Amino acid sequence: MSASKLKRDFYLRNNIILIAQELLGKRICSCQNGKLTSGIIVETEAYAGPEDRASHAYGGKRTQRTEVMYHSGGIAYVYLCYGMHSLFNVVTNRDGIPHAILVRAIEPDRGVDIMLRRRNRNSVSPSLTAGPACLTQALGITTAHNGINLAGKIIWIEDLGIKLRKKYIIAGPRVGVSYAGKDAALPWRFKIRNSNWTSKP
DNA sequence: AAGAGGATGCCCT
DNA sequence: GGGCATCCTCTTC
Repeated sequence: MSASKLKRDFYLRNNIILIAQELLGKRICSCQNGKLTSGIIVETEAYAGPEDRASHAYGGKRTQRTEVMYHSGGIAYVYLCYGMHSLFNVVTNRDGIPHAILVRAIEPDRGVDIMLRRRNRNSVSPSLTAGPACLTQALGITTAHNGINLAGKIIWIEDLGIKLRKKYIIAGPRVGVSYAGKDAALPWRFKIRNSNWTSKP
């Protein structure tokens, strides 16, 4: 099978919903201190910039934290949640339009032993990488990676040459965004149907 | 300068 | 299935 690193053009498109779906089945790779870990993306959520009340950038809110979302697509937005969890997002679109896609779950691929150690586990189960904070810990991603270029050699995403058909994608409401009013009901959470590696709720 | 709350996961029954 | 850990970010005084 042929794996090719996604190029900048992939992220620069002005269609966050499409990109969030296309990320399913892609492989996210992380190389930290020479240790390679990777997983197949099985769950994502779209956060569509200024119009989306669930987005950190709702209403064009621009702070030190959200600054990265306003850069051109193809970089990572990693922020801290509940004071202890690093959550990994892919920034999309062009300069000035703050779109970001949260990666919520992956299926472990390479470097499983390293992931087990990072997660303090001794056996492989969905809890190893199901959940946005779980997968970042497994991949060794922290807020230190905020703003990093996804075309580089530390964190990147690969196309495995597999086209996932629409019928294998489940769309539903996003997790933990009840404060977002009517935007809370938007079906912008995407999962691969029948995957055992998605997060629960 | 201070306080409230958050795109959660763990560890226990 | 439920309580708790734990600290940064933003808003407001």
